[in-house]
Amino acid sequence: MAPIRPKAMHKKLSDLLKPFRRPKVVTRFAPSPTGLLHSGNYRTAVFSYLYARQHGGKFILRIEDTDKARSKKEYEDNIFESLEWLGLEYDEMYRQSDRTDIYVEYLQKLIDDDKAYVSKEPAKDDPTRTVELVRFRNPNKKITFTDLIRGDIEFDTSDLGDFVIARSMTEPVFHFVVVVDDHLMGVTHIVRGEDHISNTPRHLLIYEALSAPKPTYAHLPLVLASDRSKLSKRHGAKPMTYYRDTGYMPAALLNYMSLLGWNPGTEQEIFDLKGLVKAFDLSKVQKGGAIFNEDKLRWVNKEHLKLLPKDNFTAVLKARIDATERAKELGWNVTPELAAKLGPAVLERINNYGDIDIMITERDLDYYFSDPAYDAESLRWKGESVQASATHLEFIQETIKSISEKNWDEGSIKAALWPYAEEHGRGNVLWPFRYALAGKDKSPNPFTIAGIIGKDATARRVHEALKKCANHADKPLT
RNA sequence: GGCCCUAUCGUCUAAUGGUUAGGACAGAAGCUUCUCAAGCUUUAAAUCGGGGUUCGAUUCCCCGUAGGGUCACCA
Repeated sequence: MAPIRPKAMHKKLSDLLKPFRRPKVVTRFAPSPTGLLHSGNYRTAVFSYLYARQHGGKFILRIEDTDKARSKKEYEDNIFESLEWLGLEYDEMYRQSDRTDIYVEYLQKLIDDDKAYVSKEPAKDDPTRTVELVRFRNPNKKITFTDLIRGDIEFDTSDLGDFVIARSMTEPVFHFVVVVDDHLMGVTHIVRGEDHISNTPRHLLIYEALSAPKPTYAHLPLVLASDRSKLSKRHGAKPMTYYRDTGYMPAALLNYMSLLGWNPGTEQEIFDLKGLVKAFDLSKVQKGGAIFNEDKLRWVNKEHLKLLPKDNFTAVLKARIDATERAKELGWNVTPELAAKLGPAVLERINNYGDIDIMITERDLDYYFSDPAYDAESLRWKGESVQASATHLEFIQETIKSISEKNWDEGSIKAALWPYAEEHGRGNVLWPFRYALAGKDKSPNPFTIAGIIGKDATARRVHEALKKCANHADKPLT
């Protein structure tokens, strides 16, 4: 027999002790996979997660699929996907449909103790059939609990009657399994939506019947639709993955959701995950419901976009453009160099990545890839003639020749042309220049575009504009 | 309807007995390179109503009102 070495023994001992050194805080997110979950659902996950992490605790994901008829695999997958995208990592995952044996055991225990009983009743959907429901023997008493957000709440449970805790011995309902699971999983803090407040007395009664220690509750205010009703699909609530697919950053969603019903007490509004874990405070959570405001989300996303390393944005920009139909059709070649130059001009015009697609459909990127088509009349600045524009374009044509390929950038183009524009009127000079390059009423300024498309393209487009002017007979000014 | 929760600008919110009721988003105006965007500056905008308590109430208490949640063999 090999001698037991002290070190190995020590290790063994710590393993044995592990179950007794439970983290002080254990929270969970317990969605049911009966539909695509929206920001209201995920905000409870965020708060739960934040609270666990800031206390060095454990965060559990539990899929509540006791309703076999409505639960679907695709919805479950969507929960995993959304949580992964948001970056909310869970320490343990359970699925209630895997735990039927446990529930049967506890159900039986309650029946043996006469805390629950089997009740033969006509089936609700089909009165000719008899079912054996399990009902909880309600002690009919007043019950009080302290909510971390709302303070003391009192209920008279006699209003509840002997409520059903299982449809049959193998089909427990939510009220029962949620308590058994939270108890068994060592959940210390139940962070959930306000819509569960009225369920809490039932749950507390079951805890008592099980002689299990009660958890601490924190009932979050609801996230509301714009008409102040509970957020729901009917009211335009979008699944989390919609925001991913629209091109929002997960950090921005996380940031915005955490600001719904909570604030740090300072004027800081932009946080990364780490900062949120540090600053979050459950006791500072608001009591009233909050409307989800996509405008503000867009702003938060923009702030996160601005914090992104430049190369990072450039890479996304290139990938995003490459993926569009228009880029493929027209054979746009987005080189890394071009993407880098394009980056700043695009960044200040978008709030999320999806806006890049919108720019493309609105033809706001075309002029970076090909010469524009437009009418000579468009080159005319307010109250001026096309011929006047031509005069300025001729000066521009000559001037840009003097800028070397090597020095070709926004700054030097502007430096070369600015004094002339000041002298002859900015609009007179800049409008035709910009129109020659972009062929659109709205675009970035001509120096920026010229810097991006390069000297050759700039010279060619100015030359084209001049040709249009030459073929154009000015109508008499009225 | 019973029970429960909530109530500050349009929206998210700060100030919990004494403030010109603050910030942010959205809005308006102005400035900044013509247009757009971005940025900067300025501006408009709120304590649901009525009673108390108090020298003094956004803040504490009561009553209304409004909104929301929940009353399942859904979760």
